[in-house]
Amino acid sequence: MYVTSPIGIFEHSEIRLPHFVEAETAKHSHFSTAEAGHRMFCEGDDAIYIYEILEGVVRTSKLLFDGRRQILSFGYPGDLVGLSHDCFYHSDCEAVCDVKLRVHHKNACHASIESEPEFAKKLLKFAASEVNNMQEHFIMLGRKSATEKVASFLLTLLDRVGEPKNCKTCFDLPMCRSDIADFLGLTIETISRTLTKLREDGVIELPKKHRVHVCNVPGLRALAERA
Amino acid sequence: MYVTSPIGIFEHSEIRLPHFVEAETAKHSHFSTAEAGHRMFCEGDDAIYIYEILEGVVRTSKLLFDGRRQILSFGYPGDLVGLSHDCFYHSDCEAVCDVKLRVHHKNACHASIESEPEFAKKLLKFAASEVNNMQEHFIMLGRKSATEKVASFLLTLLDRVGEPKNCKTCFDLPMCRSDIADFLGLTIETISRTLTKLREDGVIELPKKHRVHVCNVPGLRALAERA
DNA sequence: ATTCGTTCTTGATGTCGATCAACCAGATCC
DNA sequence: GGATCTGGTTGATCGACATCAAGAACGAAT
Repeated sequence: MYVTSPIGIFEHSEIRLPHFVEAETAKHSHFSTAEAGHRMFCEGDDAIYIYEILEGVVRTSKLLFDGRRQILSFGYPGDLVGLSHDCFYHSDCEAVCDVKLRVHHKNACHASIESEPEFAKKLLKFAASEVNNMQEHFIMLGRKSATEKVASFLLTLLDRVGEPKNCKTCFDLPMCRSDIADFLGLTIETISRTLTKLREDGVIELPKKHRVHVCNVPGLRALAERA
Repeated sequence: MYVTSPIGIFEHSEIRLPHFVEAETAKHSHFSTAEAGHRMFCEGDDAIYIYEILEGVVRTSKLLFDGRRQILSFGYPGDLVGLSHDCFYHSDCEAVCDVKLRVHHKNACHASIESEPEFAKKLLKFAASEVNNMQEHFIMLGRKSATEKVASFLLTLLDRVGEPKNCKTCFDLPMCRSDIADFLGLTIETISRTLTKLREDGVIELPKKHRVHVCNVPGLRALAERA
């Protein structure tokens, strides 16, 4: 679920959810879509569904009383959003672009846990790895400079959805600058300036506002830990 | 496990671990102690044990290549540290003061999960609530000012371990200023200055360096969200 | 009590990123 | 085409917190 993940949890491991949930929850799950900008759930809503992202990207966020926003995660295909320890969602969730979803009933998951201890262990493993990814993001928010934050963010996307083209690695940046800013604890101006700086230094190209070509991966990696 | 938690997970809920683990893991768990400053485990070590804090406080942290540190959590009595999704710890863990622990073998927990679906559900609930607490801390690190951070931190400790005395609420601050700084993404100087400011404003008293008396709880609460 | 070492506090100065403000590029509409 | 709107860029200035530096408070050892 967290873009901060170095690898997609479900994509590259044996715990890809559909496979395990299928048996018990298929009859209780359904497919759905959401248009760009659509709010899937709000903080405080009854947490009845667990959403599995099939296509597109969603963002989860929390608001402060005065409107300040922190984006908690970007959900990419293979990710889960909407897990709750009580019966309420603790964040908002919106579609960043058009998304395709698989919607699982919470109760069906609970049933699976009881009938299949293996499933429980894997869900637990998923949760623990979420915790781990979030811990990485703690360092990001608490101790990294603006350049390091942006470089780290681009690297995470590169590792997760980058496609090699010639000698470059390319990917879309579906979220707007203010989403990135609220994810990294910065302002849109700082995001813009930092991206410009990376472009001027020849580390990346920005053919379109929402498209990134990384020309110098080692350079970007160095900036992520050093600048 | 996270001081960011408004209430102790195990303290106030039905999922206090010893009760549930007892049956299956008692024979595999043992009691232990660690002195102030002792390192319980390092990032990268084999994650064989899950530690339950019985007395005292521990800190988990991650280091950046150049020594910058982020404290991920302070573990108070009732908390668990050392859960891992693979077989390795992903943070360091040290005793902030002398601590008493109960040490559970990872394998015993796994066995319990298989034999007791209820246990699995509760452990999962615990993990999900960890995620939730961490999300709160994201806002803290990404979007709050120094004053808001310190006030929020003190409030969390107050809610968790505060003892009413006369018209004040009192608690120990077992960690040093640099621990607080690395937890909140600030410097020791800023922590010190902010505490001094709170003292000068009559919100708190600092009878000793590691002791806090909160004189004006609503005032502190206001600062946590407003300043 | 004296010394030493560590941690904390306080002050002076610096800097990174925020804020304020103007402009620009696309998209949509007529 | 021009008008308008939204999101992104760029520049000038400001301020919150970091950094650098000196001292104070406290405990431990002698």
